[in-house]
Amino acid sequence: MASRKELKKQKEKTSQALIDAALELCAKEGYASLSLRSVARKAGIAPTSFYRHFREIDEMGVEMAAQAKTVLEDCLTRAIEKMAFSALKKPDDPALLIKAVNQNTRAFAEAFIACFKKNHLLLHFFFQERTGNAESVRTAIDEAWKELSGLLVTVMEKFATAAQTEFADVSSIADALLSGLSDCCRQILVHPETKPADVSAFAAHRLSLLIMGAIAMARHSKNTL
Amino acid sequence: MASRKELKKQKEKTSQALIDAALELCAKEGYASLSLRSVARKAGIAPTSFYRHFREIDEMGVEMAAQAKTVLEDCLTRAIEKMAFSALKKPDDPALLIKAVNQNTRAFAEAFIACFKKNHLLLHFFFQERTGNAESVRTAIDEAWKELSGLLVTVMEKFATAAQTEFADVSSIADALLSGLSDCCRQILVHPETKPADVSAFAAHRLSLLIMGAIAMARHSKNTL
DNA sequence: TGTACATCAGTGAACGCGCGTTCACTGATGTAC
DNA sequence: TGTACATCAGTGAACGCGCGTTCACTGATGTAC
Repeated sequence: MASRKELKKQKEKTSQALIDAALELCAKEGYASLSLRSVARKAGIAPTSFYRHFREIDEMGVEMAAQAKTVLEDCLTRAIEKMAFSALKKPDDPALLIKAVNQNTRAFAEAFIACFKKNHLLLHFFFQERTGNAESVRTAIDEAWKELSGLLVTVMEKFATAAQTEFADVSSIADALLSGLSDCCRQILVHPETKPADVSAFAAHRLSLLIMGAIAMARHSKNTL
Repeated sequence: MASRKELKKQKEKTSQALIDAALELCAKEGYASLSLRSVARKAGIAPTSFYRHFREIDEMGVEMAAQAKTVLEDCLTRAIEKMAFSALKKPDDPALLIKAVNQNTRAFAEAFIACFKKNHLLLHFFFQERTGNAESVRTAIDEAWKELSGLLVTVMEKFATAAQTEFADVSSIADALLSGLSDCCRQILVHPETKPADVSAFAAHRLSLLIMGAIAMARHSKNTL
């Protein structure tokens, strides 16, 4: 019945079952409290079978980080697509600029949170273990973080150009934006009863603060250094 | 020789030795990986003696959070004292305003980081376990966080008044500032080789971004709602 | 076509280990009378 | 002053438990000849 290819697919399925089980346990007990046996138990396989898929827990953790990175790239890309830079191009009236920035961050935040909600366990793991104590996992997350931050760097550069200015330290702005999003994700997990609209508003506000600050600093930086 | 009071002091000393041992282990392995036995071992007492001081590990964790809160209050208070609002009072020239804000955040960040460095294990534990999985500890930290955030709320209100404006959502600004400081602390622990001056600059920049953003949003908010 | 062999996901028994917790004990101190 | 008792930080033996890891095995599949 089952061909070699079907066998390989079946193995892939079990690996994913292990990861899904691990994510659920992570949300309750935390990654550091995972045990090979508890993950295998939750996935419905014998403890020893775990070794057919990963050499150790952290190898699975690294794979989880890779999956989270893919999802986050997707979330960020979708969110970025919702932004409209055209409204930024008349920066004479500060109130209009703020309005345009708010519209952008609001659209971005809504799209991001919507995408995030579909994979919240995975992304919570990602943001949580960025400061965790499993070195190989943390390293994988840090590298992914840099790439995701790079995505935001590109956007912010376009953003600055549209607003007819230039950001001095765009990568630290991107990091601050990502941190802001990370804070929101924590909010969702700790207070799952918060309405999606409120979370989006919270995220949009944080992003607006940072971006407006960056614009203000950039426009007058020549005189302040 | 030892009177009752001296005996009580000796007990206090042992309790603190347990906490200090726990903090060192936290930095290496994380709070979730602490065991009663490993903490007692590191503190140089028998495992069973742990129960003379705390009913369980998390009771010690809550005490650690309380100590961290005290230290953080001290760090924030000292940092706040270094700020000078007077330079904010001539907001006509945006470049001068930015300069004044930067001077304030720089002074604040330097004082905060200097204080932080003396207790970095304790504060790292605090910021790390704010998103941890030990419920009682997380609750204690959350309550402390709110009070610390309240400290910053007061400051930001004064700040706004000095800059002749008013912040709409000052508590979320305070939260963002605290999060920024939390990010810096992480930076220090993950990259201990970073020069203190660079860490201060990093922190000051993050704070400036948020505050400048808040000022920009506040000044023109009437037209944008 | 048939036979022997290789591959490989999954299994169950068994191991030694560190863990949290209990218990009865020690030995120094202060208190009652 | 002396004697009996209470308090209390710290101890060591002992327990049962879940853990990571090893090992030889199963049974389904594909391959060689």
